Amino acid sequence: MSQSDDPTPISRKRNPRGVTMEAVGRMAGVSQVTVSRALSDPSKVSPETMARIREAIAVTGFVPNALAGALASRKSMMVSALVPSITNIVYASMLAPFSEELKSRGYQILLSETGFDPEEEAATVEAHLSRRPDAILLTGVHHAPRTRRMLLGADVPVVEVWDMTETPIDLCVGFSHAASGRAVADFAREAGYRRAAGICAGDERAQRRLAAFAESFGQSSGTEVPVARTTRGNLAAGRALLAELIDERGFTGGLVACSSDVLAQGVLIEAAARGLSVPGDLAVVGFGDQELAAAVEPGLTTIRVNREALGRAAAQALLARIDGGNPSQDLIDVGFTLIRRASA
Amino acid sequence: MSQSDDPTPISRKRNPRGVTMEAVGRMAGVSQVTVSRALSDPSKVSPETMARIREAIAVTGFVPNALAGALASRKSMMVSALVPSITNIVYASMLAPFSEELKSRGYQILLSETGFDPEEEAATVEAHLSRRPDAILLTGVHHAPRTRRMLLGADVPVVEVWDMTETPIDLCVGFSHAASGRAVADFAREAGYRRAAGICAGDERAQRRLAAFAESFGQSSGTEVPVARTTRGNLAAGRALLAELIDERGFTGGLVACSSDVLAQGVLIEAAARGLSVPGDLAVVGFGDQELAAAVEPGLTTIRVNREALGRAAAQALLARIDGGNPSQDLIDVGFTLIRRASA
DNA sequence: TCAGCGCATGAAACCGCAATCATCACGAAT
DNA sequence: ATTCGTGATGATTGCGGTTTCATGCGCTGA
Repeated sequence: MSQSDDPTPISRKRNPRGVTMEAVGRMAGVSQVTVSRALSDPSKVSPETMARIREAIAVTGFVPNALAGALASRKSMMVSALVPSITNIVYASMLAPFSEELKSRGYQILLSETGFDPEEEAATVEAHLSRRPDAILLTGVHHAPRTRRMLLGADVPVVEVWDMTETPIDLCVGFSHAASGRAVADFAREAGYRRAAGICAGDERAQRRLAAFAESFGQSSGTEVPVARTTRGNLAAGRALLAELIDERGFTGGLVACSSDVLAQGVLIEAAARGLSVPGDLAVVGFGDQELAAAVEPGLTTIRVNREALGRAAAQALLARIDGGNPSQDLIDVGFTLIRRASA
Repeated sequence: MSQSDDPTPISRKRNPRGVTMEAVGRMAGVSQVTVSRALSDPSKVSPETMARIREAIAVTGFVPNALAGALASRKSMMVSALVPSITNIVYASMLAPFSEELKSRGYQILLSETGFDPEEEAATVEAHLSRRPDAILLTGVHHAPRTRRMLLGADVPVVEVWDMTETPIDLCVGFSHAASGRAVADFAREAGYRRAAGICAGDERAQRRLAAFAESFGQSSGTEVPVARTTRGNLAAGRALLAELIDERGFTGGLVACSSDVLAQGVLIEAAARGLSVPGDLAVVGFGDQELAAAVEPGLTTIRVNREALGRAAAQALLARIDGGNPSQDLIDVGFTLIRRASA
C-alpha cells in the first residue's frame, strides 16, 4: 500500500540548483538552444513550440540566468552609477530619471556611493568594472589618475555629470559651477547689494561656486567677502554659520550666498530667530532650487539646475554611445537659471 | 595544441576582448588556475610566483571578470535592494548604511525603484532574480502573490524592511506603523489636546499610521478627526493641506498629526503665514525625525525611527543568513521614539 | 524531376572563471 | 631505500547561457 516511497532515489535527479533552459527545453520537447531563441526572439520559433516553451516556463518558474547570458553575449545590461552620496537629494534626483531612462531599455543600475574621496572612487570604479557594466556614470570631473586609466582601458562608455570639463574621459553632462557663482555675484551687484558673505559646504564643487562668487563680488564691489565653511551641509550648519558670520566675522548685513538651499534655509531660520528681516536686513541666495526653496517663507532666491533633465541626458548620451554611434555632442552644458524669489 | 610556439603571426590572435586570467598567466609563466588562486588566496601561491603575477596584472591592467566568477562559483556577490523611491530621504538613509555594511564584505548593490505599485515590484523582482543576487532587500511587507512565489522559489535570503509582519517571506526588520500612530494619539491625549486632525501622504504605510492615529484619538476623545490627504509629500502639500483643514474642513485648532516631517514643516510654514502660533493655536507632530525636525522653529515634535540602525540590521541579518546559519531572530522590531520638541 | 531556398531546429564551440582532482618535487619519517 | 606527506602547480570540467554553423524538410520554379 505504502509503496509510494521508491527506495531508489538514484535516478531521480531533481536539479538541486535552479531551473535551466536545458530543463525547460526537456519539458517542452526541444533543445536548450530553442528555448534561448524563444526568449530572445520569438519570431524565430514556431507558434506551437513557443506555446509549449511558455507552458514549461510557467510550470517550472524558470528565470533566466542573466550572468550566464552576460558572459556569453558580452553584454551585461548593467550600468554603473557612482555618486558621492545617495542621501543627498541633489544626486538622488539625478539618479532617479537616469535610472528610469535606462530601465526602460532593459538596463539595471549598479549603484555605489563614493564619498568625496578620489581614492575611494578609484577602488569603487575597479569593483564596478569587474562586473563589466555596459556604461558608467561618474559624478564630477576630478578623478584619480588610476581611475582615468582604468576607464580608458576598459573601453566602456563613461559619462561624467554635475560638472563640466574640456577634457572628459568620454562624455560629460553638467554645468559650470564657477559660472553659477559668478551669476549670483552679478545678480547681487545688479540688485544693489553693497556687501556680501558666503556660506559653504565642504565639497569641492560647492567651494568652487562660492570661491567664484566671492572673487567676483569682491572685485566689483571692492569689499572683502567673508566665507564661512562647514563640512556638513544641513540646516543646523546653516544656522551656525550665519551666527559665525555675524558674531565672529563682523558681518553686519547684505547678501549671503549659500552653497545649497538647505544651508540657505538654515540661514533663514537663524535670521528669524535673531529678529532679522529677510531680505531687509539680510538677503539670502541658495543653490539647487530644491522643493523647499519655493515653499519656505520668504521664498528662496536660488540657482536652479534641471537635475532631472541632466540625469536623463546622461542616460541618453550613454545609450547613444552603446548603440554604436557617437552622440551628437560629447559635452552637454545643461546650464542653470537664477530664480528670483523674495529672499533676495 | 602543440602549435602554441608557432611563430606565424596569423594564428596569433591578440585577444581583442579584454585581458583574461589566461593572458595574465601566460605573461607570468603560469596557468590560469594559478592566477585565480593568487587572487583568491595568495597564501596558496609561492611568493616569487605571486610577484610575477602581480607584475603581469599591473602591466596588463587586468580586472577580473566577476560575471564569469559568479557563474562558476554560484555566488554573485551582489545584493538587490528595492525601494519605493530613492529621492525620498527616508529610504535613502536606510540604504546608505545597508549598502556600506554589505560593501565592507565585498557585496555590491543592485538598486531599483519600485514606486508604490506591487505589480511593478513583481516585475522588478524578476529582473533582479535573473541576476542571481545573493540576497534581496524589499521595502514593505505587502507584495504581489507572484513576488512571494518567485522569492520563495529562488531560495535566496530576503529581508523586508520598514514595516512589520507576522508572516515574513524570510527576514523582517522594521517597526509597527499603526503603533507609531497610536503613540502620537496617546501623546496628544496626555498632553491635553482636545481636538486633532491629520495630514497624510499617499503611501500605504503613511495611511496606516494616520488611520491608527485618527482612530485612537477619535475614540478616546469622542471627537471626529479630519484627515486631509495628498499624493505628494512635499512642503507645498503640507501648506495646502493645512489650508484645506482650516478653510474647508472646519478645523479650528488643536493638534495636527502629519505623516512626515516634511509635511509637518509645510504646516509650520502655512501656520506662520496665517499668523497662527505654534504650539499655541496649533500643535504639530511630524514623523521621521529628519534633520530638519530639530532645526526648524519651533522644533518639531516627531516620531524617530533609527533608519541607520534599521539599514544596518537588515544587512547583518542577510549576512548571517548568507553565512549559512539562521540569524538569532527572523523578526526584528527596531521600534520608534516620540521626540518631544516645541511644536506640540 | 531536381536544384535551390527558407524555415525551424539542433549540435558544437565558446564566454572567463572556480572547483576538483591529478601531478610533481622534495624532505621527513620509517 | 621506500613511503608518505606537503606545498606548489596544472589539466580538466562545467556554470548556463549566446553565437555560429549544420541539418532536415517542404515547397517553388524551370
